[in-house]
Amino acid sequence: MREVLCKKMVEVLEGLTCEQLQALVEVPADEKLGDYALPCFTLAKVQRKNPALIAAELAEKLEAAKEALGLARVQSVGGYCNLFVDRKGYVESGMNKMLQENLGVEQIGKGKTICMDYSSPNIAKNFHVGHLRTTVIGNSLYKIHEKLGYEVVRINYLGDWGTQFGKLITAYKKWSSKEAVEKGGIEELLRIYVKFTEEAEKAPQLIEEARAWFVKMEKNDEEALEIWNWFKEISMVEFERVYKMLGMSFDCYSGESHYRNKVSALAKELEGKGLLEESQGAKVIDLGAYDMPPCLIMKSDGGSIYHSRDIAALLDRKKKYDFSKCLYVTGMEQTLHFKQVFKAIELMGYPWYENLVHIPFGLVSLAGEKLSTRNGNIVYAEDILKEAVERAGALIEEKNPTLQNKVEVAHMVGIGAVVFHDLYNQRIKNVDFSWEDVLSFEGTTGPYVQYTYARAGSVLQKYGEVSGNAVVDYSVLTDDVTFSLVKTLLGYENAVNNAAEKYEPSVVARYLIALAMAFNRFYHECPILKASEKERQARVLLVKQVQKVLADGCGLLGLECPEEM
RNA sequence: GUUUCCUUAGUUAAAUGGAUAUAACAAGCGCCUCCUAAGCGCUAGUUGUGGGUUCGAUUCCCGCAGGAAACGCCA
Repeated sequence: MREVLCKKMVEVLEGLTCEQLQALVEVPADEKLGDYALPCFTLAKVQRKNPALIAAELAEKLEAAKEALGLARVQSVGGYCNLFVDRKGYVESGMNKMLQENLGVEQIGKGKTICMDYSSPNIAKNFHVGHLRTTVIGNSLYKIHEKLGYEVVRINYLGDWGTQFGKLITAYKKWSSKEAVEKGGIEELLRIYVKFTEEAEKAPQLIEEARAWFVKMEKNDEEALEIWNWFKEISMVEFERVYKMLGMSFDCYSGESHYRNKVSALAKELEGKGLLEESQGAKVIDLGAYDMPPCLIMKSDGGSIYHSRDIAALLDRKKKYDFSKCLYVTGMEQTLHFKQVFKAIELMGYPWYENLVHIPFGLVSLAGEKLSTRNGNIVYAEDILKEAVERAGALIEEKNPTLQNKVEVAHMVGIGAVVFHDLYNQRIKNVDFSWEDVLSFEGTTGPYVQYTYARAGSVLQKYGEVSGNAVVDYSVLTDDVTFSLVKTLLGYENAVNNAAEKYEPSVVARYLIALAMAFNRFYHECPILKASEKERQARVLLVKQVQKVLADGCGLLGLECPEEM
């Protein structure tokens, strides 16, 4: 809408290019001021004229051509030239856009492939609140890009390789048994891992033992791999349970272990390119010239390490998918790691290093303390999800006991609350986990949006049949409250684009809250029950579109909307 | 020690360099003979600190303070 307006305005305002106008035109913070505004301060500087004077001149020209521009009124106020659109025309073209395929969202990603690396939990460890963040954020970014037409490959790059498994095998041999692991599952693995860490502080030779086991793994030692594989299976069962609850899946589970054999070839390539150096017995890429510590490629015992496995994985992904971008959704604490990895790709001479993006998010803490299995300062994802579903169920019993599919709805609402809560704020912010916040179902929450959807559905169910091929009279939708809802509705495409550009699902979450709020205001002030036939038709059409966008937007975050709740 | 990130109502957070800084929760008041009160309306309350750039700074730059994190054989 804005673009069209700018194009038309160029014809009226000589001396200004379309690009200039595009950059200049903004939406005022307060909608009472106008639908669009043209601040004249930068023009004032160039033209050396009073901005108020320029605004007045522009207003005069635009006012004279207002019909052609689709404007109702132009007003100059203190250096701003404020534009009020002709509401009927605006609503009509806006609603037509919303009725198009894909809710008017242009498929700007058609023909492009994006690889996304997210969730990627470490096996033999519990799936906790921290993992929930990468999983939920990653899933949402996948949906958002898919909406824009991109082909997205969802990669769960499991943390299933490394010295930690040497530690685990050592600990298993010393302090556990087949029976104990079979019985205790991941809890037992966690117990012995913690014990290892504690014991190793007293007896450092344990670390050597662990490294030796890892070297065996890398040399395909049968016993080592068998134990490792067993541990991996135990972990996967747990992870799948969480993914199922969240309704999420991946296109491939290619973990670190996948690239264990590729590191020697990588080392050779680096050697050939003159990038590899020997340092303290290990092989590294010196990044001193870029103010970074060296990037470790091969440990002194010849073993691979996460840097080298990440680089190998990246080379493989490029070959396999020819991605236009590869995104990594991980904690902020890994920023340096990815800077090093991307720099290595650049130094190897691959121009696509520019298409590698690390998408960091803030750390989760509990009661202000770092999460720690050792100190019991931890919350598991599964427990949160279960608790939320239970809570939602209790609320249904209280508020709508006759609801048909209580179990499904409780699931949607409970999970929705948790997922939405994780996506509502900018991902970079640190989060101190709070049961109270996560389990809130009022205010700016997932259930609020879901409730609004259900409410809209309820209206449609009762008054939704619109007679025949009646022509809708859009002049009915021009009062302040309704018009404000229409404007918000039309912001959907912009929200999706913004979210993708910034890799920020919170943009969509906040958009949905704004839309739900605008709808609820409309719901109270513009009843369909008491409306005339003409009003009813137009309002029903609007409610339908709002409902579609609410559900679509929720889908982009990973929320499902119940028809009734 | 070096580097990175964060700091906005009581709390949690918004704000492509623009107009009177915006919501939610918590607090107080009001609204179910009226399409779902998981809702709506009203009241009160905010940019850590010192400079700089700018017509204009919550936003950009430089100090300072407070919080968090990373800094080679863990991932």
